[in-house]
Amino acid sequence: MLANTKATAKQRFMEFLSRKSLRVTAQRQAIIETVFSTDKHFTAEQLLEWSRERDRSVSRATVYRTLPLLTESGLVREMDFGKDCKFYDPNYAEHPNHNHIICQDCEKIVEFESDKIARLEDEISHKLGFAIKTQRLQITATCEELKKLGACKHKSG
Amino acid sequence: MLANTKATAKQRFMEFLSRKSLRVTAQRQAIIETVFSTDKHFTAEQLLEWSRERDRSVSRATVYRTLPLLTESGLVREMDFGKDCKFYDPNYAEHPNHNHIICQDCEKIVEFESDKIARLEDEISHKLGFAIKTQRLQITATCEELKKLGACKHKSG
DNA sequence: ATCAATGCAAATAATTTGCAAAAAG
DNA sequence: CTTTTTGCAAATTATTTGCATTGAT
Repeated sequence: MLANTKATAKQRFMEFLSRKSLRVTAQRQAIIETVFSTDKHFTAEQLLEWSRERDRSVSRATVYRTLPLLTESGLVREMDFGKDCKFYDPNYAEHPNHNHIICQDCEKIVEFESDKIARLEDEISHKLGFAIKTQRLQITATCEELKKLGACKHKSG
Repeated sequence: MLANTKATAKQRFMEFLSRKSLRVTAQRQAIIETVFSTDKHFTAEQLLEWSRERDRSVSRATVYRTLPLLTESGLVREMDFGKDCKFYDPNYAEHPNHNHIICQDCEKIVEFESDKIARLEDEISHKLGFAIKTQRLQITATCEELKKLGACKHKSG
């Protein structure tokens, strides 16, 4: 079997830190491990809570100071789902070009990738004189259950 | 010449208010006229300032209470450009399906429409069991100037 | 008349920041 | 040793809300 040459998200973030001469503290490690051991979207507050389960010494300030590093690295992306606070998506390390479908009522979120859409985006952007750096497609929809039953069985609350 | 049967954005919003038995106050009129006489994206604070130029009695609270009505009507959409506060886009009355390209450095914003992308979105959503309600595509890019010169001549500041 | 809408000022809530102490390289 | 990072608590900032009053229908 060939050696796995693909760096993990955690390793890639460590390299990012090192490239910027930033230090690997215990608190940062707890945060990083939390972020890259889930594929769920999370808020700053959730990240604080989960990180504290690994290391009680993680403070809210450190979480808020680390989040911009994570987004700057490109491995995590800030998401606006129209809620009161921002969510963060850790799946950009694995799937740098994925899109989101958000169910209006049950708030289920499905991620998908589409080369066809990506190609059209490139083509159109180029025609308009731009070179794409990142892209974000969010679709708000209703799911089958909702359409058929008038209410979505996954509805929370 | 045939009569113009297409309702203006302002008229459509008035109908929205009426449908919900909401009242047409002087302050709301100032806000509505402000919103639908520009195609620029604006913040709540800018909307307050501009509306006050039409009617000094418009208060911040009323602006914040009116914005959700505007977005609920579908004629205006809340936009997250990664800034400290939200922007609002009044062009959804005219172009209900448009997308955005944001230049990373000069912050120029270009709007465009694409039936091809819209069709793909529908198709993919349907396959995944969803029916699209709204869609939002934001592309972050660099513009020609930036690519060629290393800095964008439209750069603000 | 009735009930929605207003301004104001106080409240809320997410995020940021100054600072002295602690820790990484 | 030097410089970054930390936690804490205070500060900031966008947005929301309670309330008495005003105004639209």
